[in-house]
Amino acid sequence: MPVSRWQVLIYVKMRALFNAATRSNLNANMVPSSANASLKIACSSCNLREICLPVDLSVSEMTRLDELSTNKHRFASGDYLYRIGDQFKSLHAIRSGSFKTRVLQEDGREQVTGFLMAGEIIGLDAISTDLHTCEAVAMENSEVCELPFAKLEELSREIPSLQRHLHKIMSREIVRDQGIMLLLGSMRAEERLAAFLLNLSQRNAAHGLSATQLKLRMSRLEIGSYLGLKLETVSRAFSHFQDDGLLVVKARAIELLDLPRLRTLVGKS
Amino acid sequence: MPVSRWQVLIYVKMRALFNAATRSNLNANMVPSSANASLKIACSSCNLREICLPVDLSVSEMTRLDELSTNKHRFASGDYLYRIGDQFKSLHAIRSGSFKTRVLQEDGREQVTGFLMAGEIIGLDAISTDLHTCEAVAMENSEVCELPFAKLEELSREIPSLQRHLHKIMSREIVRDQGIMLLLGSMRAEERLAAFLLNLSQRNAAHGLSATQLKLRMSRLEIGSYLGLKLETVSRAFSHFQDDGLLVVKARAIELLDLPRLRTLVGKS
DNA sequence: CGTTATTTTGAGCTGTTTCAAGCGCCGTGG
DNA sequence: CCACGGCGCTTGAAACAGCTCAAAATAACG
Repeated sequence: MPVSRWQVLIYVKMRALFNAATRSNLNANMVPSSANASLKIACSSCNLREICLPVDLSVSEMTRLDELSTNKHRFASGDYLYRIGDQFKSLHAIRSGSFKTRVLQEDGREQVTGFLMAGEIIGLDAISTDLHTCEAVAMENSEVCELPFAKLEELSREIPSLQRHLHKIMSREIVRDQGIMLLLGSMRAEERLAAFLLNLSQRNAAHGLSATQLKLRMSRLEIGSYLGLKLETVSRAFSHFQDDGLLVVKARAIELLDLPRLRTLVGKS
Repeated sequence: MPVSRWQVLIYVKMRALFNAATRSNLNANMVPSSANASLKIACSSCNLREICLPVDLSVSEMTRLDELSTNKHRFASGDYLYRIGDQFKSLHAIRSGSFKTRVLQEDGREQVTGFLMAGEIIGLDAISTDLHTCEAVAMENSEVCELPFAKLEELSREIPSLQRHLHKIMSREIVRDQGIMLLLGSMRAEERLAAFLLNLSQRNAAHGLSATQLKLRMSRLEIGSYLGLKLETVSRAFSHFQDDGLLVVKARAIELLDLPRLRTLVGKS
């Protein structure tokens, strides 16, 4: 059921207020958050350094990098990190939580283009025109490091390995998108879902979490949008997988029972 | 219109000369048929400058840029520019002709991810891992400028506007891919084809060519792969459009009769 | 604890694919 | 020169995957 933007806004505001008041830490993989405003954790001492900016920097270069990201921001579930048409100034590194990105079309059609989690860089689409071409919404209470792009470019002119890394990040996004194009263009429903789950599993593992116990942050509707399917089809595919003993579905908690068979399903040998 | 009439004329003349020159092997699995006399046209005097690298450079900067692309290569129709797994060394700017890019999966499934034409940059996927993750095949006799990436990075460290432009090119590719994801994920067959044709029309026009007379360089099978459809479906959609008076199909020569109606078809207002 | 959103499941429908046949064009060889 | 075979394209009919509509079950939440 489509909800108007105003409804969303009001909802979001209320949620934000509420969350600010209670500041409960429901989130399993949320980094210990020292209660207040802007956390002053430098890149050099960030526990996501290896995932986010795994650059081999000298001490002095690392010190320079610390200048880059001074501002950190918190977002409650449902908050927009940016909207379509917003002026582009900064990339953002997700410190904790997760976001979805979404593109829209004039006629109201929409498509979720990605689910991003901690350590990943968000906002690369906007470099092209200096305006955001998609929107990013927090899927849970989240925290991001602002990376002013002008400053990032300046730094990467001075630090070749940082420059190279920035290029790799952008290229990786292109490769990722091509993978999704392959999925959307040539796989059937259950293959898509299997590929999606395996991707989540892999990224979970990369963060030191379980490869088989997944806590989905997104609804069936959002999964469907991402995979080019209707939510009922997603639900049916889940049920079918469960009947086949591939996994166990408990609402948004998924336990993968047979990774090898899931892999054969998507054709990954 | 960014390209003047004489530029177009020269372009066309060169195309004619070039095509006459390389009328040899149609064999698909070939190495570049370059061998001889690479054309020594500098970026600064290239008629595609506005499309390919529309950077506002000083004279001295432009001179430096000319160092970048010394090698030009020719490819016959069907030649591979690169294959999956190839070592990455250079990006390529298409000087004339066109290429398709394609990703593969272990089980043999494949997906065309793009059709690229003159002025466009190809190979951005490989920066990520230093290995090509997709393959590029010439769709006609074509010519590319090699852009050694290490050199390009070096130059872009020295010339901020070039750096920014490189970033914009990569970002534009990300935006393009997101558009295709929207298409594949949420449009029906005829909408996809209409979007595809409008995109071709627009790019044709940007090159000073007709917005309504399209000469398709790709087969129905390739269009289908790109759009996530079977070739029969593409063919049927063409026929249906023709019956509706939207266009005229003569094999690979398409004449668009009603651009506005095509646009409403894809929901672009 | 009641209300609302999300998810599951069923039944029928639709758009796309699959399978199959035929057409037109072009290069090859008789 | 024409006949031939190959390839790309079109078209039809039937099958099927995924969609739509509808309703019930379950989970989330104030």
